[in-house]
Amino acid sequence: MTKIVSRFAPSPTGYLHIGGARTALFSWLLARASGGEFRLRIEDTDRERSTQEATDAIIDSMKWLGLEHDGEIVFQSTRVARHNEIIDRLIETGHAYYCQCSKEDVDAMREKAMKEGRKPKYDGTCRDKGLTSGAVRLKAPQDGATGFLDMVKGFISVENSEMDDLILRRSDGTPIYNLAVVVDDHDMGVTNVLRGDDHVNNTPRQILIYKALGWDVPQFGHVPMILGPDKKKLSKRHGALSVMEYEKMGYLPEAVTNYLARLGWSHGDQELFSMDEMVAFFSEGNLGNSPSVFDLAKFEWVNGQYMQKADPERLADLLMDFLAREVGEEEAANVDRATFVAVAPLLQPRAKSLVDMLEQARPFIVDASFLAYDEKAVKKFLTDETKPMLSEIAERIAALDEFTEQSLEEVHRQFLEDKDIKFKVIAQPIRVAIMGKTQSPGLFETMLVLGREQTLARIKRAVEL
RNA sequence: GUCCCCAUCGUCUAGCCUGGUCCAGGACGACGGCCUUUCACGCCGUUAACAGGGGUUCAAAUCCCCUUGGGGACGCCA
Repeated sequence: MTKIVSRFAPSPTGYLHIGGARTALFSWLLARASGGEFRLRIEDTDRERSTQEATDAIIDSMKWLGLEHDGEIVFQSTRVARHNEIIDRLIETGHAYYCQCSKEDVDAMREKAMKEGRKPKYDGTCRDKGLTSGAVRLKAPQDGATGFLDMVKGFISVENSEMDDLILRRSDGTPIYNLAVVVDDHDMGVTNVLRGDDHVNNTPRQILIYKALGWDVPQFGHVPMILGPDKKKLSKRHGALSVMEYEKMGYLPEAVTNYLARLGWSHGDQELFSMDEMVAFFSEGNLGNSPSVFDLAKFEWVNGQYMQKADPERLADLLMDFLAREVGEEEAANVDRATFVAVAPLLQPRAKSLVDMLEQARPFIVDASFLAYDEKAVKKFLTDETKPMLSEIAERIAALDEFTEQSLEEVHRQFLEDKDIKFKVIAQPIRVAIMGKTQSPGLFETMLVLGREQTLARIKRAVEL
């Protein structure tokens, strides 16, 4: 397989959103699958809208997702001289010309064309005027067609007459996106350009520039959009869009990449893929060509799967981070990380996210005196009838030689036998006593993590409620 | 308006290129059940789709055309 050089080229006008992340992922996969290179270019030529924060956010997001890039990051704004050099060459070779039509002139042309039922476009007024200053336009061919074999959509062709003599350089001397992209991709040695669907129309125009320059045209591919549940383009009103928001909500990066990959890509019936598997199985031929709806329910399922598989040590670290974010570093330092390591396995099948896991871990990390009791649960299960039983169980636990899952099981078994009752009768009361609520992991494993002292203290407090 | 793209269960998709093995498979969800000390997990089952219409063919989800529906693009933004 020939080595592919692909790239991701976001403009730093906002955070990296889920759609961009998926495009980046596919592009990354494309390169990695071929043993090639994945480059990152920040298209910051729009000084008004580009910000450093956005640039940082994009880089952080890529890092979090594990989409590491090769080589230095290219900042498009640093390449203006090179872009202009190419534009000058285009003028010298007769592939471009100066234009002094005003905004109003062009608007009028568009309106006229629209009225006549044609595609709005520049009419070529200045084409042969031989002007020596002004904005620069590409002298695009008038007839024939420009086609390309899209990596995901197949052959796409556009009539040249449909295309504008697009602006290459503004009258203020700054180069335009379509020109900059071509020059940068060429200079960076990019062989495959995989980008969002919204660029399909730019592609034939860019090919025209490649041809005017006599450069090899890379392979293009356009990945379909991600839609919201209402089938409209995903936007803020659909909820979280930014990759880092998902991080904040406690989702695992590998779950994000896995879900995103499956949105528009498939490998038979397989649903769960490690990054390595994705790299091994990826082929642009398996990319879907129709837009897909972001389904939070399925995403949560995927995350749940990864939560179950995750290493408790790692989860403990993450839980410490999340806790610190919530209550501050000093406060969080009071919590023993080892507790998280111990609780994680109990919570792994139950937690949909890290935030969820931290929430469920709460009763484990507070002291008995601070345990929150659910009122309804207390009322229902901590009754005059059950309290004496709880006290007795506590006594028996206190008398235990060793505090193990086996001994706990035995002590309860014995208790049930002595009282001739079913476990059901005391299970929920015990649960409420030690956890403060009606749902929790198994009782004995819970007690074990709590430790004898906490278990007894909690039962004592519950009985006195 | 013009151009480009898209169209399989509610959702993500397999199958489509190389027609028959598809009265269409998997997954999420939903529903029902099992397991069970609660909640989850897990397991089992049910529900549910080839947008419509014409062709081509012995045979079409698969090939062709039209219609409809959806999306995107038409900037001296990127």
